[in-house]
Amino acid sequence: MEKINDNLTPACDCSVIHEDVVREVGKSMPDDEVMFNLAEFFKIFGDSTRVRIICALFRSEMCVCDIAALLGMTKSAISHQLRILKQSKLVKNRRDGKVVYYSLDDEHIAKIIDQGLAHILE
Amino acid sequence: MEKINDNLTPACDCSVIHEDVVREVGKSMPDDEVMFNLAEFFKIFGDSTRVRIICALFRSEMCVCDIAALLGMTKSAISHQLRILKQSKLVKNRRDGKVVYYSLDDEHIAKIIDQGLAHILE
DNA sequence: CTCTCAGTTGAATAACCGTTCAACTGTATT
DNA sequence: AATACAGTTGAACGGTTATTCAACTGAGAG
Repeated sequence: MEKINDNLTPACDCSVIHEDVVREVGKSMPDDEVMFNLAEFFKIFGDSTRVRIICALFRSEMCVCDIAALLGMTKSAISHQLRILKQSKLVKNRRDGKVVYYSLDDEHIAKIIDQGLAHILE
Repeated sequence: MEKINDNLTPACDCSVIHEDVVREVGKSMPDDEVMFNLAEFFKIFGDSTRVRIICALFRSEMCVCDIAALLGMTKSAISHQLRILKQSKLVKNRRDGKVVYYSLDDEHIAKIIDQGLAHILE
């Protein structure tokens, strides 16, 4: 009987109290990679500048200058955030001469924002 | 005529290109405080440990030890995150002897998580 | 009372991240 | 060709934050 640490998970500093619960919940948990990607996705909405950009684009397509003026921030700061939003496939852009117009590119955004608002507005 | 900077917003480094768009979008934008609170709310979901805890509690009420074992982390790390989740009114707890059981305390969570999953799973 | 164990807490460390700044690209105008 | 302007980019700075560590609380068991 060499079963040491039978009840412990590697980096965990305690024994399992409800072994059956942990086993069942563990079975139905999504893969760690999915959980990681999910957190990365929500992280996008976890910045007020990005949320405000999304809310603005929710009403109308906009260029970088207009967004910067609307939010009272520099073009650079807005451009950096738009890059993140574009990499996450939440936003798309088109060029017209010198001006680059950004618009939303995902149909889940509205529902997610609405659910978030529903929570903070009690 | 002292109207300098008429077309510029305080901390913005460019002039407004589409004045009408900026004005209209500006009218319909939620207050900055609401946007800030919204970002703070989504920040909660922007950490894989917290998302995994939420997903676990989605299946069953659980104590700190079990969550720590399930996720392969220390009780301390889990306890810190549970405190954040509780302060955000996403989680509640009850005590039974030495054991503290945590469970979900918000009906919007499921919908938000589902929308997030719908996005990352294409 | 004492010991054990579940859980909490605060300080400290390290990693992460948003903004700023300066330099740059590209397009239109003259 | 030269200028002006919209937008991008990379490095650097400062603030935020998740985990670790150690000390602590509190409840049950012997």
